[in-house]
Amino acid sequence: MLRDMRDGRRTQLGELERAVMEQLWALARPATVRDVHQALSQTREIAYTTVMTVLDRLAKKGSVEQSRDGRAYLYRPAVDRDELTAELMHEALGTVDGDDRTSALVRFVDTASADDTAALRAALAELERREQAQ
Amino acid sequence: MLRDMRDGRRTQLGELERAVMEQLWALARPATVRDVHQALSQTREIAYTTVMTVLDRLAKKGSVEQSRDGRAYLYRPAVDRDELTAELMHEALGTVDGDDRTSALVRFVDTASADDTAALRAALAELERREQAQ
DNA sequence: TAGTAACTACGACGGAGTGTAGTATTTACG
DNA sequence: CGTAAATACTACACTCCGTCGTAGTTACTA
Repeated sequence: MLRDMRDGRRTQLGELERAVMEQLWALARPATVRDVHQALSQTREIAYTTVMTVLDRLAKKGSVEQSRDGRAYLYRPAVDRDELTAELMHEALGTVDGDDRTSALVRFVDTASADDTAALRAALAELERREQAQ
Repeated sequence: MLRDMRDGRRTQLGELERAVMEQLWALARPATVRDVHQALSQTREIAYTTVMTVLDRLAKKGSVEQSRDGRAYLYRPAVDRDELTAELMHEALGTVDGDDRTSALVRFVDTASADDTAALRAALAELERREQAQ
């Protein structure tokens, strides 16, 4: 079955994979398996090797980057949280084109919260400003 | 493993499930298994029962609605194409909040095509008009 | 009315993805 | 040089999905 990719990287993640990414984003620095394991252990029981496997798979998928630090690996997200989110949104939108695409965007805006529409307006204004300046 | 739902309906679909939905949307009328099977057979080889199974699963998931017509079932999408797309986008966005959410929207807008940003602007303007009127 | 065609119901199977973790192996440091 | 920590490798179960066969039901026709 075909899968959603971007730059050879999977964008859709499993539940635990997602949780691991959240920890990496939260830690905001290269983290070891132990770091992530300890963080996750605050809220759930999970084996060290499970975390290791997940980090390894995320690395293979290209969602995180590995670097050696002595005997240990350091992991850091290959994408920012907002970046991944934007990609997922584009991915959803990518399945349609033409009029349906416009309708989808209309529906998206219509069903968005006030905060979100405000953020969208601000983002569009900023984009326009940049285009004007250039 | 937990799954993405909305109103008890799965939003993420498999490849074939997606293709079947596309046909239902394209037919734009309640369709039988045969209808969908024939449509799909234009471009690929696929067994009648495979299409039946997929339609059945989509019905169980709530993505399509079934109604009897004599001995046959009639299927029609439970969601419009644009609606599903908007839901998927909100789902992607739903995983973040706070500043990251705003950043995600900014990134989304920044990486959108000119057509898409135009559609977004139009949708926001229309929304504002409606709110003003009310 | 008996046979056939169309349709559904149900079950099955394999592969991919993911959550889960154990065991074996390497490595660095006291 | 042994021990603790880390990794490497393997494994297994479960779900989802694509794929289809077979059996059973219903309805129309020769």
